[in-house]
Amino acid sequence: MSRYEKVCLIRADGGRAIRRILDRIGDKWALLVIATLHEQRMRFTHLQQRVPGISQRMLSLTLRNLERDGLVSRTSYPEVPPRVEYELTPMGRTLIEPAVALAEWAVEHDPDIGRSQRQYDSRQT
Amino acid sequence: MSRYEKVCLIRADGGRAIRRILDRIGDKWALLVIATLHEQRMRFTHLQQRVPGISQRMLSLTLRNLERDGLVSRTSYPEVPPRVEYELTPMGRTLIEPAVALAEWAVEHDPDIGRSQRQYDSRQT
DNA sequence: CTGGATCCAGTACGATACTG
DNA sequence: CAGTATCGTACTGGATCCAG
Repeated sequence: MSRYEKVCLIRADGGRAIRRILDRIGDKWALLVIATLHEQRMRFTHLQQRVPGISQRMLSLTLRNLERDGLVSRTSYPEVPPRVEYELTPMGRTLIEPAVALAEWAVEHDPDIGRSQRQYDSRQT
Repeated sequence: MSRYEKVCLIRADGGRAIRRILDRIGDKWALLVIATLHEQRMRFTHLQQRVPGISQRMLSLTLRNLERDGLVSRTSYPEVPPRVEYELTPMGRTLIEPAVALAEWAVEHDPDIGRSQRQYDSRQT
């Protein structure tokens, strides 16, 4: 596949496929949860501790969405007290690779973006 | 850099770097505009025609944000009627690669996600 | 032609409180 | 422990109208 054809993937179907995945990992917590879950399967509370700043509500919502998309699987054990563990599905794992590619770009260019923003803002004054 | 270290890039700085770029390309139109602009520099109206469904307002906002981030450059020609052209900056071009990686993943797994969602939803009934 | 200004609906997110 | 329910806020994106 040529580079040009690859770029067309972004625009494929009016960008609907890429939109769907961006709507998921674009939200505030999903990618962070995925990256955290990549280390190991984890219980709800442990996960909340490992993702600093996330509220119960948002962790709950995020996990439910990820489960619905088939990126995370949920296993609840019939015990008292209740124990529920979350882990990435095989498909969830494959998402790590492109996500890391984006993260590398982000970390590498973050200073440039910051500089550009400050320049832009100072010109507006 | 090991795979584990790479995954940590996502969580680096509490995920701030990846968040900044996701806040940008995660919005509804930015990535579509970038992909469209990858083909060639383009005027405002032409761009609007090439990105189906985008409103004037959103194109304008999107372009200004991208310009502020240093991903797109704006050149206005002192003519009547006014002519303004947009093109990707060198940094903007480098974003194409990880974006395409994500788009490939999205297109490849879109059917699986759709299936998973339908399954999940039918179980809730 | 290239946008800026305004109004409005939907929703993402946070804080807090409550429950099996 | 692992969530759900409720409320309030702030922001996003769309439609429309206006201006240099």
